[in-house]
Amino acid sequence: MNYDFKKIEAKWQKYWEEHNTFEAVTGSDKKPYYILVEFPYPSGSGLHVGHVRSYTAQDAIARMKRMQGMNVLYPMGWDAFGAPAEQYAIQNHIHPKDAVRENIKTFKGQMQSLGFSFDWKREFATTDPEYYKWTQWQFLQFYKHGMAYKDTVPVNWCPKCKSVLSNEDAAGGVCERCGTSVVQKEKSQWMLRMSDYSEDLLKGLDDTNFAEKVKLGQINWIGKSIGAHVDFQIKGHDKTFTVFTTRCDTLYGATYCVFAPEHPYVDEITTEEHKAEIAAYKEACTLKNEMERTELNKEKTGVFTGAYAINPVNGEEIPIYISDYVLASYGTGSIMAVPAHDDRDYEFAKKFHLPIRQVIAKNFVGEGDSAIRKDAPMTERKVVVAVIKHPTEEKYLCVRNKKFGWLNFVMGGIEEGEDPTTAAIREVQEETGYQDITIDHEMEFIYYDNFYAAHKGVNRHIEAHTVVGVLNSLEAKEISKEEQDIAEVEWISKDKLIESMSTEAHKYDAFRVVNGEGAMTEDGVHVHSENLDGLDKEEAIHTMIDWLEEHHCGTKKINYKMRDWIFSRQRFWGEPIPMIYCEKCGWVPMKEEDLPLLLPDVAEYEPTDNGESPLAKIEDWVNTTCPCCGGPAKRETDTMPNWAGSSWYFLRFMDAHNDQAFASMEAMKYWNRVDWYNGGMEHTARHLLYARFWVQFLYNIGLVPNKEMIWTRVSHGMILGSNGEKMSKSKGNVINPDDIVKEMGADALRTYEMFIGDYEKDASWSTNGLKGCKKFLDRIWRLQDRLNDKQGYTKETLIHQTIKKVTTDLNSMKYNTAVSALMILLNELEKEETITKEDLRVLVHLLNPIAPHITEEINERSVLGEMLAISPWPTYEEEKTEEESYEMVVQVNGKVRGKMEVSTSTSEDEMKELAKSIENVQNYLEGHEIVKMIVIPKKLVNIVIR
RNA sequence: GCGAGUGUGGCGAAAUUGGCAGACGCACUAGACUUAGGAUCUAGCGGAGUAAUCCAUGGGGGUUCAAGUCCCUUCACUCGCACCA
Repeated sequence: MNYDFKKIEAKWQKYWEEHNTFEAVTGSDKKPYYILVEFPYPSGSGLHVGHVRSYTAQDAIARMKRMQGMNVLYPMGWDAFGAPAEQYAIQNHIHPKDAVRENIKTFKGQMQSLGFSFDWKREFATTDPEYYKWTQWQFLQFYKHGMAYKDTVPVNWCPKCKSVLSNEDAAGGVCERCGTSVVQKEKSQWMLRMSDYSEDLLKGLDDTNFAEKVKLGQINWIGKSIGAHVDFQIKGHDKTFTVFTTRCDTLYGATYCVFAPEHPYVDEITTEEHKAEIAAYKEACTLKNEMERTELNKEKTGVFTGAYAINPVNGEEIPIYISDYVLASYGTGSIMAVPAHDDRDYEFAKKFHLPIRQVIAKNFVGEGDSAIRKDAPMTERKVVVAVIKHPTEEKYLCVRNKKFGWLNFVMGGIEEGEDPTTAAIREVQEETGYQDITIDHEMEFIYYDNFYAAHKGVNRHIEAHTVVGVLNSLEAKEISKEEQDIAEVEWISKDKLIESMSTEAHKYDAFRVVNGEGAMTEDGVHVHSENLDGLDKEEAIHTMIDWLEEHHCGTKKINYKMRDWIFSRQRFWGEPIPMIYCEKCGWVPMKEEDLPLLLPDVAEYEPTDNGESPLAKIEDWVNTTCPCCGGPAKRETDTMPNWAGSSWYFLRFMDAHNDQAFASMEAMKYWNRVDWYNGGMEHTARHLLYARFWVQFLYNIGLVPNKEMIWTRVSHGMILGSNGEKMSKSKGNVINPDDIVKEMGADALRTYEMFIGDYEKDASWSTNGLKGCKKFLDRIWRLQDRLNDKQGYTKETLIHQTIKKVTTDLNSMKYNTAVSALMILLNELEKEETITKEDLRVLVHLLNPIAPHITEEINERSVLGEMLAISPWPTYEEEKTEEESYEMVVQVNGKVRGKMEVSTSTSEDEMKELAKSIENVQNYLEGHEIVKMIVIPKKLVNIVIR
């Protein structure tokens, strides 16, 4: 018996449409449940198989929840503003409006052919005047509450798209759309005060159920850091400048300061003889775009201003440089540099030969064998560690203690009045006999605190100074008998050095020798820092902040990476910003009753060369009257970014056709919030953050019921081409869902995409895998030939298990195992000569959320029962999922040695006896003593023998 | 560099959260039925071995009666962020 899936699918799609089967009724007594997928750009290339994956996944949930008696809102609409739509229109020489209309038609047809249970009555596009009227209205609310303002800011400018780009769109210094290098340009822009919401957006995450990685993305984007502002006097000026630092505890180690080249004080403080050089450097920086600035991060550049800052804690005069490694846009645009404990500062200091001052010392504490002993006295000691390189090979001089076997660098006490270098040379000569040593430099010193020195029988507190040098000649003098008895020389090669060292402190020295010395960025004990000495990082930060506040030269400060939202686009295809400029009154908002401000119909919608929106060319649109004084005025010609319309569309779906408000409070209170929102990982940072900001603002002015309107957010993995690469026309690996629907049917495609693998991970397309799923559906169809007239379930236990498995799997997005559970049920039913209608009914019912057409058809054709879409979801009884017997595994010392079918009711003692009775098990037990037996009920017995 | 994640047969993947590794599917092999089909059914399918068994979840070490799962260490890949002081 064959079937025509095309006819079946068309039949049910028509039925659903005509009967409004999936209409969500606001105010119904049923429990509301709001499932949302990101509405797509109706791009020219049509629906992608990736869309099918997430829409099917959410559709399955929606269909199941409806059958579970919930009032499900599963809407769809169109995010139709924005550059891609405009670009498509320019290329194809049609008006964006027409292009959008065409594309929406295609998309909608494709979606309907896949049988998604959207409530099409709530459909809208962001480009509908009835919708963007409210986007504009909400912008006016931002303006009226002081949240929108105009500012001249350096912006990212794409010379090719002739448009300003947000920081996000210009990520990495290239235009996200066309890949052209972005340049900096000053421009007057509308801004939204998003930075005011930094803390609220961070805290709000606690009231959501977003996936952990989604929350992390948001947290990173907001970029909170707790630190301090520190004020520095400038020598010879009455001005002070402020730096932001998270490590004010290292202030004693500040040896210079750096300003961003754009810092406003630069010209003023630069001394005469440095003016030319500074000007040249600043010029070079404006020419560099951000890409080049970040790419050049291998080599630090900068110029001395000639000016000096005065360190507030010790009055020291330290030079002020400018460098582009300091960003004007973060913090205060100026920093204090602590090269000893910051990698970037270290690099800069090395290059410009600036002093590096250690203020934190690494602190090792004895543990285990080297932990301090109560019965031994505590001694203080200052020692030198000599790291001496072999004259010709990549090896280092070490000594092995004969009594204890320790291997370490040469080490010894520093005598009264001796410096580390002299002490090091003396120690090497005494211990090894080598004479001709050159010490190159001294490394940072470290503490080796509270440890037991076994060779001397005392506890020690050591301050260890490490010097690095080279042995010039292997000639050696005879060393004393005592020294000979203590230790012998070993040369250890560089690659074995770290692992060879016996003590932690020497390992640390070895690590720094092998991997290169740099800034010490780890925590330790403060040194050379007066009142901070001996404190750890946290204590020192608190102490320093108190000190700064007491002396009025600094304060605690929290900084965020997130900046205000640049809201203007010099584009045609966006919501016009409803603001009017009047010479007399300045910027004036349009009257709300005059909204929407429609986009005019024009012949040319390509951007102008000077960066103005194409709207600027339409004089009778631009010229208007001032709503305030009635005089002549001009409209704003910039439009909104496409993030605007998508920042609140999920609210509109709750009340899609309201012409009195963007959505009524009543409707929003009924639906409450989006219960389950699915989208791409690429939108988890920006779109989600914008949408949350938008909602929080509306909440604060009393227009939405909750501060967070989205509860769960999940993201799907991509569908890749069969070669494992991203689908693209140029790679020729694109799969068009239309072709699949035609060849195999929507149900097969849906089932395959659910079965393809972990929903949150990327998956490669496989046509063979798809065929397998088609075969699965065909086999279910053929089950209709085996129906008998009996009642009840043929495989009762398995059916109850399957109901349980499919229900829980769908709820936790484990679609692949839900499908596999149904395959197992099918395999078992096929083994029966005949099956009951109830058997088949439960199988098609459970599969219905994933493959809705064929299951509905089978149900109707074989008269199994009421239409699935309106029937209650199958339920299971927990006790009926339990097997009566199971295969008990018997292990001996953890290895399987036997198996036995036993009843579920078998007691633990019985299990033990049965286990021992197995012949093969007895072979293993013979001649051994049973130490213990571990019994895991309903699973296994493990016999531990000796 | 920092952060997150992944690593299991020829392939996509499962594994009740510490209890028989590889469910389910694909591909493959053999057979059946057939008059050719991209159909269906049966059996097999991680590696070695005639077998009993042994070896296998990127590598190394550890905890445990028992480790894909927990701990330490190391490698590889992917994705975010990237001079954020």
